[in-house]
Amino acid sequence: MTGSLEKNYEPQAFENRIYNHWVERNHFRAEVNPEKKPYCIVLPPPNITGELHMGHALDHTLQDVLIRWKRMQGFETLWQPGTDHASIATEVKVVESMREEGLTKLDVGREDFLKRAWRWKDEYGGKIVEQMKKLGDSCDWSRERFTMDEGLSNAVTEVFIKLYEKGLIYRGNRIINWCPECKTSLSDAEVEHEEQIGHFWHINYPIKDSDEVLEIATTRPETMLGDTGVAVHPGDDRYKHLVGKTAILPLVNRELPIVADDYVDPEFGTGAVKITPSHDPNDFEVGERHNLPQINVMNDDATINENGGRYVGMTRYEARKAIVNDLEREGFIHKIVSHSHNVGHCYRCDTAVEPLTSDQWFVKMEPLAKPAIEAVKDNRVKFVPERFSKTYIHWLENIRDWCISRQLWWGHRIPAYYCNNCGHIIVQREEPTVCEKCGGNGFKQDEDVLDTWFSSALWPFSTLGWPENTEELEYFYPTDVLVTGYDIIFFWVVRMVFSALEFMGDIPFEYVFIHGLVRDAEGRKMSKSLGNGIDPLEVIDEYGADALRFTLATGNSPGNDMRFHMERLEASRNFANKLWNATRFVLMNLDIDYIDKNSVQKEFTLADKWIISRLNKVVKEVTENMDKFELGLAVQKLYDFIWGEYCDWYIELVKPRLYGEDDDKKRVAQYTLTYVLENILKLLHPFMPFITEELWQNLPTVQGSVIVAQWPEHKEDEIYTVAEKNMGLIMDAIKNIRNIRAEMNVVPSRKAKLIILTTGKNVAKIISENEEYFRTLASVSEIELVKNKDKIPKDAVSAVIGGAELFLPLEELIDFEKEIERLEKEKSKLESEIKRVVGKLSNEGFVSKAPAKLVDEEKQKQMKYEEMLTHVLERLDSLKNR
RNA sequence: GAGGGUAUAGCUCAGCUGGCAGAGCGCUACGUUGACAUCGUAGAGGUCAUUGGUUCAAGUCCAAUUAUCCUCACCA
Repeated sequence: MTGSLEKNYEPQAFENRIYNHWVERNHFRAEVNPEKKPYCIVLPPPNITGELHMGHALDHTLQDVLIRWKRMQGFETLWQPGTDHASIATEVKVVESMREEGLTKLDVGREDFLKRAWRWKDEYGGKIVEQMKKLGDSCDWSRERFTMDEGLSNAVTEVFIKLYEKGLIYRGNRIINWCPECKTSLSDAEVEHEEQIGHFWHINYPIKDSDEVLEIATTRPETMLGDTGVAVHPGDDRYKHLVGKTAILPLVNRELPIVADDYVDPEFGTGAVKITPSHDPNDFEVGERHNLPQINVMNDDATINENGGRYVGMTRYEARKAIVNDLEREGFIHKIVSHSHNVGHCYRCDTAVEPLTSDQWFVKMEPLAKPAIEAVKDNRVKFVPERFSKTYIHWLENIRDWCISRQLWWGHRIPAYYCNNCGHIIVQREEPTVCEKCGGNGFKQDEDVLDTWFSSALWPFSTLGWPENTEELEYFYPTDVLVTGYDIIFFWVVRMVFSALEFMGDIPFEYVFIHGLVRDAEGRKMSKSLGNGIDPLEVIDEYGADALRFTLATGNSPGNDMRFHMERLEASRNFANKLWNATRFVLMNLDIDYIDKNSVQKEFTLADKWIISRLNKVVKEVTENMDKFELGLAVQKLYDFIWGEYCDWYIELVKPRLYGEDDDKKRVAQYTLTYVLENILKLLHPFMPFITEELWQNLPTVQGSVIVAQWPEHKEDEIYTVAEKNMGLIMDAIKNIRNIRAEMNVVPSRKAKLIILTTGKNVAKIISENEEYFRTLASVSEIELVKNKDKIPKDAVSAVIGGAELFLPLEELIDFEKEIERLEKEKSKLESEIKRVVGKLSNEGFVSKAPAKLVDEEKQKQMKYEEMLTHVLERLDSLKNR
């Protein structure tokens, strides 16, 4: 009837089996169930190009902990899974695979390219999902979605059209970030700024019809090919006389109007700025204010185009070199100084981004940002930790319009059609038949697709069926928590909030639970290029998913980065092994499968009451920690309780009863042992789902699966305050005995005798009633309680606890000097404690203002320490005068 | 330029609403006691970055300083 376990914890032996068990029994499945309260988390959809990395492992562990916990608490829990089409990343992969065949995108054309992309997705896109299962993710796989499936694509089109009709999406020629490698535009969020040391070239621009020159300073001389003006500050006396005049662009000989604009900082550089509206965001604005023409001098691969005269065809860096050379030769360079500045790079391929003007689609952000800011400011959406709300608000308050069109094929194609006849734009679901403006009937759809993040922004409601009014949407929305890293706040969290507010009229989630990055042991970011990544799947193979999850959940506080150490993984695995063996011990000593609580309750021993009471407190504390998203604290408490109290003490304490002849006593021990273990397995299950399930199913006293067991509740009637206190006293005494033995190098002998001199009746009673604990845990065979010092042999080592003095008489001569030394140490320790307590109590302020309970505790301590000191002093005296 | 994080044992980090500094690993000394050597017992090791302030009481709250790491930002 009782199962038997292997001696060692071997997760490989059961993790897959347990996962299948859950899936087969539909334990991850969420239904619309009005009888229950819903709890929903949407999984941040991993890219179909992705492989599970440590960042996912952390992110998913936190979500799975929350989901499993809430499931056990009786909520109808939905962890909504899915994947993201990852427009750029996937397109790059498909282009790469075509390159092996010697083909390019243009060779195969749009339609064939998309076929290939879907094929790629079918082949590789599910990989990460399989990896997630290894980690134990309890997602409802029957509801898995993909950002480009029919329903989600429909949602994207709906959103685009609605925003367009509302005037919140527009097409315009604006300056955007261009990646010359990916050959597409990027949003501001997709550009990463890196500090670079470059040069500041001071170039003399001659003034027309004058001998004067205007010295400008630039970090990017190649863009001068697109200069259409020069600007100075209106209040700058040095240049006032030049405003309105014309400068001549060196090498190109274009005439440039000199304008005055507040944007120019007279203190910086020379106070005169060349204006290149097509290749600099600021210049673009200056250009708009002064009606300067835009001259784009670059191709989509950042080589110089036909507007660049003799520099045509060069890369921007070649052009820079050539231009600087030419300027030097012709005497236009005044000086060159070194200068550090920020250069934007593509977040996908790290190529330096080129700002340039282009026709693109934009989302007008201001009207959308406002309610999103409000939602966080008035606490409808709450960040954990709270400080990230600042980051969020600050970003939204300074946001610029969002460039959403991408010059790619893999993604949601923009539902905009251009009339072949008049160029009129019609935005709608299907291709129009007749132009509403000119009556023409030929149309061409916009070639571009949408930013990947445009579809992920809808994830919390599109996955639940929106724009259809589904019962899932009705029941699970708004979702409860979003779990993600701080690096994704701008890309995703922000956009989900404003999209949800706009289209659902409600927040997408109540809490945003933010975690940090998983770094390597040296604190570096894990990255493919550094090759320092630790593969979670390899870790799972070797140590088990539970050990990995435990490691990630422990010692990690919200919002902070963590370093990944293999040593910690080992410690987690050892903990699993400990639990495994504790359960093995229980099973080995369990010869029945049901014990009626009522039949044993009256027979609880001190140890039973103590562990039950402790369990109860742990239940309360752990649940409170979970409620506050303090998962690391919760799991730490479980670790301490399981290892430090249940295993180290309780299991040792029950052994005599288990091995004894008295069946009634045995039953009580068995009951308590299993009762506490069952609760341990439940409490630990969200963190270590596999091992707890495996052990649970080996326990004959329980049915079903722990994944759906009821989360333990705190019970007031299972708090035994006196038992905790008395057990504490006994534990203290036992630790003291062990301590003096270790320090005096006394190996316990079988017939060791313990003499206890008690001063308080109560203490004597507690000790005599629980003598057996001393036998088992302090290795003494006989205990003698005395009230008179005379009975104490001279050759004994001693320890004092509150209310009693413990003596271990020794058969062989002890080292008196060593014992004196030890007691002296004890004495000074006690003296300093007494000094501290007395100091505190003689402080008028403390006694009058501190809580009475605290003052009382201090008084108790004083009495206890003083009594202990007296004993130590007496003992010292007798040793010295022996 | 703005905002933020971090600073606690040799190492990596916990420490919630102020009330005798904790864990893991490492280290030292013991230990073949019928769950576990992936273990047990005991121990050493901290001016909680610095300086002020609030308080009866500060690792914890406030201010400043130093170091370090992020994020954002148009200074050509």
